[in-house]
Amino acid sequence: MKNATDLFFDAFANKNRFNILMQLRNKEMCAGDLQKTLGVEQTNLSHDLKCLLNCKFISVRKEGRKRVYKINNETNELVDEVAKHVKNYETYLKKCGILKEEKNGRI
Amino acid sequence: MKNATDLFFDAFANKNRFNILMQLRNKEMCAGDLQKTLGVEQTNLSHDLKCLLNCKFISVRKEGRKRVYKINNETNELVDEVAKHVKNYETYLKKCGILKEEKNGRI
DNA sequence: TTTATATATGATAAAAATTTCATATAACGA
DNA sequence: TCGTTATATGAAATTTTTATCATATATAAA
Repeated sequence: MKNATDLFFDAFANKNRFNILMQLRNKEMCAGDLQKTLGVEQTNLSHDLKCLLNCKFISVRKEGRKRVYKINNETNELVDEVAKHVKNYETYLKKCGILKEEKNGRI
Repeated sequence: MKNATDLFFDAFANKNRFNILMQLRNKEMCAGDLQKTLGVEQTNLSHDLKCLLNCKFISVRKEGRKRVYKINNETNELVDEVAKHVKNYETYLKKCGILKEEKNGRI
């Protein structure tokens, strides 16, 4: 059985899911808007939103036939910390050479 | 070409590499001791240490025929933040259901 | 200067993650 | 209640990541 750290990174460090968390920083959005902004498949987005909901990184409320998603404060802060670290180490990350070169990419 | 966030998570969210960073929190260790403590293959450990070095998450100094590794302060702090978040969300992560069930696991 | 220990490298094999596909459900408006 | 929009589900296919293997280098001790 996986431990909590494994599960955490599976949820949080996933390209599409982290992109969602980045979008939701400091603002709420419905699934349709996330889809347009991120340019992802509807079905993938839905899978990913469910995962983030299950982990309680985000919450949701209904508004007509739309679902409006919101990131929680602690997760918002952690996303900020990570973004800061990425910025500080960007130069070295790009020169690493061991990390793979191709992938669809986060925003 | 991958962006910095992709590269960051490739380096940081990797099971073996994060285990190394956890071990190096607040203490220096040589490769051999990391190997014993983590119970990993020598060759995998070496690949992972090189990656962490390239990204400047850790540094190294020679001591006889050993290499002694040290985590940097910023990365140490980020590891702490993540560990805290994992602890806070552990219950939900384990009930997620979407995240995969089997893997070798972080420590 | 040979042997043993400590660590590194690169290619391929194995395992795991992500995407796609086919389809389902839920809410609203005509 | 029928069609349309918005979102969800599960399984299979594809892609990516991680582990293994064979071997190399570097330092020190005998």
